[in-house]
Amino acid sequence: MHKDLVFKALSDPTRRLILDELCERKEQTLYELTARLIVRHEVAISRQALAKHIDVLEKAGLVSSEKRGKYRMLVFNDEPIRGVTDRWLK
Amino acid sequence: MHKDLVFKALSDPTRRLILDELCERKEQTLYELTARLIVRHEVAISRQALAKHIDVLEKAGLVSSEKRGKYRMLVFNDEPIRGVTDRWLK
DNA sequence: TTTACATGCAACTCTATTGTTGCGTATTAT
DNA sequence: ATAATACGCAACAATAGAGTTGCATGTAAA
Repeated sequence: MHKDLVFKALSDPTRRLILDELCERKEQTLYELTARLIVRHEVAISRQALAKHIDVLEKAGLVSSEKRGKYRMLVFNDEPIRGVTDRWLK
Repeated sequence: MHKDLVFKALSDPTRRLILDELCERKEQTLYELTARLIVRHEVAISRQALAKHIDVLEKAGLVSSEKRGKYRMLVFNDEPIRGVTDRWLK
């Protein structure tokens, strides 16, 4: 909702990679995502660090998560970034 | 050119205000801009701090500056933000 | 030539951000 | 029940970011 949080969320390259990955495969667990980022995108990062990034993305409304058993399912939502740059384009 | 720099540039609320202002009045001096931000947008900030923000925006390609006498003219350029979010939108 | 003005540069402080490690907890499999 | 799995939480370290102050420089007006 708050554009402030959206721009903040997009400012980190790792978070943008997370969005790329979640955009491609709509639904993933945190563990799955961590593995994919490491293997496919060569991101050397811990699960805890990723969890923090997810929190940032979630607060910005770009990712929503749902607990299913021991898994945390992550879902991408593009709504907050639709038209964020419109104010500077005519 | 580098999207990294563009996202970084957009992550700060003061810099977004600068873009708003420069988008409205295409060409301004640094001094003019500082005055406008303080008066119209109630931004309490020093000229030096603003100059740093301009540097960031310039490196991202969002602002170009030209020295005219003792003035530094600032010009807004929307090209770098055109379609930056397209990768996540279908 | 002074003087004022607009800007540039560098050092410093303060805070936020990113990442790590270590441990705890709930769920699932054996 | 026990062990493995997926995740949450908290403390800490390292770095980057934003802002300030002080001084230097080049240009324009007096």
